[in-house]
Amino acid sequence: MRGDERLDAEQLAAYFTLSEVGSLLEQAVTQQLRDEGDLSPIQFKILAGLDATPGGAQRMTDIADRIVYSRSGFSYQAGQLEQRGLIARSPAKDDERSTLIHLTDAGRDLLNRVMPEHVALVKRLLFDAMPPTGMQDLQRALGPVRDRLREAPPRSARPRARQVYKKQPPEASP
Amino acid sequence: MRGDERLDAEQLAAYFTLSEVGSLLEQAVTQQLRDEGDLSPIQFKILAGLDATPGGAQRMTDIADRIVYSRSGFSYQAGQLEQRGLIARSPAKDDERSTLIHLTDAGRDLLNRVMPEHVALVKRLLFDAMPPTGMQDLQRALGPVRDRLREAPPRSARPRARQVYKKQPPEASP
DNA sequence: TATTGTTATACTCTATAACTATA
DNA sequence: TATAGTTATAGAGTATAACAATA
Repeated sequence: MRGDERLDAEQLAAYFTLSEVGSLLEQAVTQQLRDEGDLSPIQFKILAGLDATPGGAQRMTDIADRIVYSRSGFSYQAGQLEQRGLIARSPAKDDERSTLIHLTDAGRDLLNRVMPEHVALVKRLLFDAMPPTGMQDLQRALGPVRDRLREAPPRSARPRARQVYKKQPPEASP
Repeated sequence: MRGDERLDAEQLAAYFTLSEVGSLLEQAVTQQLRDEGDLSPIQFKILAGLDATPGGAQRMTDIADRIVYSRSGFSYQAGQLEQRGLIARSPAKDDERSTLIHLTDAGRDLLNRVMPEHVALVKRLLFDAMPPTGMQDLQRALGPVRDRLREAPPRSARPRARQVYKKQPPEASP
């Protein structure tokens, strides 16, 4: 056990500030997305990510990995969004196992309606209270952290449990 | 509609950095707390908050408000923690409607076991990658934001739906 | 044999509304 | 009448493990 694995008072204060701002911001954003578009933060992320995709379509697995999500969880969310007509699925040509996801017009409309309010909220809560140097301060402090965190990717889909031999019927041992 | 409710490129970048660091950090912390102590982040917050309480005990509602939580949700979590023997409830003397919560020895033990690893993880993921000025940068940028966010408290328990007249039996209208 | 996506299942968490007891 | 806490209920979200289809 190393002896330097503690936080000094200054670090602790910075950590608490970061946590608290993160929580409060997330809470406000969550509620707004729910109110304005009936979207969970994850659904919003999925839609926004698709919108930002040049080609417009992405593989299920790639999205799940990007937003750090289990495959089944993403399947569920994709189902929800598809039911509401916000996204559509199409088979990938080069690999018939894959499914591509893209925004529908309705999905883009919803995003276009929700996004300005989202941005305005972030501006009001985050940037209007921030000193002029805040953006640079944040980038200087957290940019390297982000890069480091990306290096050790907390794989959404952990190496999938490999195909197991055969289903072992859960009966009492003979 | 005002025209200045947008984010410039620098703000957008800072926002994305903040979001991403927040998510990745939260994800790592969540997993560690689960692995090391079988605690959700909220349960950890409750325990840590109780530990930091001078008197050692707090009212249910006050805790729920502090961590931004519905009363029923907090009741559920308190039940979970009580079942595991990590907290205990006792009646408040001055107001017999209130219930006080305090850590048990087992709860303090668990916290003492989990906390060093939590701190070490934060140190490793957040501070070891941060430049020397990072702590001050963070405080300068986010301190005012935190203060502002606290001012407009996103009340956990929204004004409770006031006692409604009488239960309206949900039968078909006559 | 490995990978992509789906599904069944089981579980955790959450909020709403109604309820009891106390103020 | 209002407040503190509980509970029933119902629903959303999540992960695991198994599955079919394809590589």
